[in-house]
Amino acid sequence: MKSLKRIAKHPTISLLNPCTTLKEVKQIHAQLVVKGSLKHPHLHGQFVATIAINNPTNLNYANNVFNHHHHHPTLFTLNSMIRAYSKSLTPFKSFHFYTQILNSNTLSPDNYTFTFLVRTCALLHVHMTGLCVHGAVIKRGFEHDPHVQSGLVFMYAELRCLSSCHGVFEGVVEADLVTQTAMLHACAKCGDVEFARKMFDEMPHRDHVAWNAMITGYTQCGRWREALDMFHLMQGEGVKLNEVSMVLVLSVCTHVGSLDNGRWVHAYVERYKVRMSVALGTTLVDMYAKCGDINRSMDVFWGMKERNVYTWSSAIGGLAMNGFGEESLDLFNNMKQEGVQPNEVTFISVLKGCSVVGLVEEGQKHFDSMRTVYGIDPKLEHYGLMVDMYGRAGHLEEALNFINSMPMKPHVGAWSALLHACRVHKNKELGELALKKIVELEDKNDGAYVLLSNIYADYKNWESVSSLRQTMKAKGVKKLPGCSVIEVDGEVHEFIVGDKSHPRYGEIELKLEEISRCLRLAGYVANTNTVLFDIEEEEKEDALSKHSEKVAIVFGLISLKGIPIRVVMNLRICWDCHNVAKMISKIYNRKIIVRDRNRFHHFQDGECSCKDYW
DNA sequence: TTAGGGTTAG
Repeated sequence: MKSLKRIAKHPTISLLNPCTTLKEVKQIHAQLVVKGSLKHPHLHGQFVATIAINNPTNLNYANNVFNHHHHHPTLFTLNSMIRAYSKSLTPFKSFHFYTQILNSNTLSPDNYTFTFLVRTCALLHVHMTGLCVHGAVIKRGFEHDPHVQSGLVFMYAELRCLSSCHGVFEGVVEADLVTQTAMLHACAKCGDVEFARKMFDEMPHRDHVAWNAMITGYTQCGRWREALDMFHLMQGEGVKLNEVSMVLVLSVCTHVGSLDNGRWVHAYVERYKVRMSVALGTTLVDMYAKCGDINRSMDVFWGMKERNVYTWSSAIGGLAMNGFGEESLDLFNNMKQEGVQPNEVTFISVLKGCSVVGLVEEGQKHFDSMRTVYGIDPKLEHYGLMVDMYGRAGHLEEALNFINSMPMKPHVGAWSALLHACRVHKNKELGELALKKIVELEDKNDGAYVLLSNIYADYKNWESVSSLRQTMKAKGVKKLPGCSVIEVDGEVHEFIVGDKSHPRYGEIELKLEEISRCLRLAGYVANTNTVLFDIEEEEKEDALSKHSEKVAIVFGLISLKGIPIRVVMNLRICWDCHNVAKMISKIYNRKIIVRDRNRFHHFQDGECSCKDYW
């Protein structure tokens, strides 16, 4: 009869946790050696597995401990090493331990071995090897194990082989909940979220993991509304909400800019003591930063017990996005001091930080360090940010030279950054060149035409504006309609340019008229140049006053009392709306925070945090 | 003592 007594973790080994430093690991190791505990295969395995799984940076040390044993490693130890490496930066090393199992006279791989090994294949995107491992699974009779099945489905989903996922799934007469969940997740990941939902609806039993997988499906294709609806349904059905559910719903709040809902989730996490994992903390940092509450974001950041590269990158990027360039670079220094290795995403945040405050030399230094210090090859995004940085600082020739020296073909992003700089620094010739390049790459890029037309309008070159408009018409280029979102009492209100269907539109119009009178008295003249492109002459000023961001701000003005007006929009804020927002912030003494496609604008006392460069 | 769902950019 099996012993009912569960074997507890060795008290010394249980001192290890994800925050344990290498120095502390070594101290614990010394104690275990002195006590002779590591001579026991069971405890040796427990120690190796705990170090390896807890913290990937200690994986080498775990490997050293693994190699120093007085006996043959157990299957548990080998499986744990496969598991740890499958999640590491060098997943292929998992196979080293798999080979040891195969070469052993006494061991053979089990269901755990394959569950971890197929994940390695998934992360490595190795199709042939994956097929071989699948073969071994069948040969050894583990194809009916729900966890192995779910791993296989995960692997084929990563390899974007939905038909193979179906193959695994259909081979199962009565699929386990675990496999069903993997399958619906795979469908969503491969772009068939409808089928995933159908599977979800047909599942006889659904646990919290299945619900989370379905919500993930919606978030991955940007169907935020449905993701949020799913979350509410989940809550209504009394399904357990864990930290993964919280991460998911927070990421929805982040994307739609819903600070109220995000705050509600944070309060829920604290009230119900939901486990504060690194991912959950990071999502909170990101949510507050992207919803414009950078102080709260940094409070959460500094309050976290453990931070990983995601956490640091989010905070650095959050500061940069909110216009705090110097602070973001200070934080990057802290990150390095703490020994956290930056990755390519971190450098996107760092370069943004340099760009928003015009620190060109520092930006160049960081860009160069990517390759020389960290061995990271800059990607297109990094080159685009460098062009943006030179452009903002007014170094247009340098920006152009930088584009021309790129080791890969410059992308639309690089040329668009240059075009934007041309608009700000009023360089017509270079702007024309940038548009030409953009159109060569993407002939229906509406943003580029609009920017160039604005440059012509600045020069009052109406002939060119009109000719550009003809070209656009002929090519069928359509302007993406502006859309702004504002949250009032937890409810999200959406305004699309030209749409008057909001129930309080009448009040908004009245307020707009009042504001126009105030602004005229304050000496404000609408900058109608920018809209020449969109509409007929006589409608100019009217249309300008109906831009979605302005309507949303005015709605905020009439419906929110004493709190900042926060607006999230899908395009870059237009020059006129930017000016009006500055004036409203002064005349009505209101703080206005606008998140546009690129960055935040904090308006206060007639000034904007972007210092009129965006 | 090991297993399915989650976080940064674009």
